[in-house]
Amino acid sequence: MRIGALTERAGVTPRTVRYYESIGLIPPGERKGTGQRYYPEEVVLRLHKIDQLKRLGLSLDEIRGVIDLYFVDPSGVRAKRKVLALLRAHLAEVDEKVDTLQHLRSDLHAHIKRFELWLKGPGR
Amino acid sequence: MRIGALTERAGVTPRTVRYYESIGLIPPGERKGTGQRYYPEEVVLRLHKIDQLKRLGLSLDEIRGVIDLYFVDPSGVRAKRKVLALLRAHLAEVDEKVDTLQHLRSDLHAHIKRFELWLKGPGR
DNA sequence: GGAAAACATGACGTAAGCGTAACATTCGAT
DNA sequence: ATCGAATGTTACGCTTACGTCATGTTTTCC
Repeated sequence: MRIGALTERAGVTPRTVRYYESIGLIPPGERKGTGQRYYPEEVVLRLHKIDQLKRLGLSLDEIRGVIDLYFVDPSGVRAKRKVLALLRAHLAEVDEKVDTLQHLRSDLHAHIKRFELWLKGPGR
Repeated sequence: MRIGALTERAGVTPRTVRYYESIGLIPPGERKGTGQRYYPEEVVLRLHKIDQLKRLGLSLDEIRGVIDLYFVDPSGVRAKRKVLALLRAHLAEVDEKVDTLQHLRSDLHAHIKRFELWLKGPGR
């Protein structure tokens, strides 16, 4: 798969793909002597995952720190333990974010009720 | 309260406060003839709310679109209805974000379990 | 084999969100 | 009154995450 097909399937531009490659966020496309990049299927998934994490507010830098957790199969117990630790840390962050959002949510809810009451019974 | 006290209580720098003022995110500090800005208490709360929304991934531009919902008491039924509509839209966005995060969360959980199993019983 | 796509490599541009001088005023304490 | 700390105003710098030429090669299709 060349860059065009990849970008179409992943919903990004070629510029983005080359940029991601330049900062080590995706593996470099294999050059078949002619200069053009050829990609395997899994890069599509990787780009989708990157997009998902981006929408959650992670910077590309932060994403680079965790993206491999989703695709790498580390051999060796040491590596596995390390990845596991990272995954757990990541989970903790996500939990915290959910928490903040829940607070904001109930906050919003309170405001909404206040307005609704105000509209129904304008007294006070 | 002058800018120093404000920034200390809100956990931001003077630069940030002046910048926020310049883009209309906070009300301009009242100048008492001498050029210096004086702020009322509520600006602290406003800055905290801005910070909260920022951490949820909103841009300052988006924040400007919703921040007043938290502090303005619109008079007039039209205004109330409008604010209410905006609040509900905002709530929908928040709900969607929570949803995405929950998905990522269970995703992470699955990965973690995979690794745990792998460590316990390395067979396969 | 020849033209139109598709791809490559620079290089510059941009918007957001401040940091960081540099220099002039103003405030608060002595 | 004075001196250091706080504040004021430009104004340039920096990072992130790409967009957008410009210009040159490679593929592909008739």
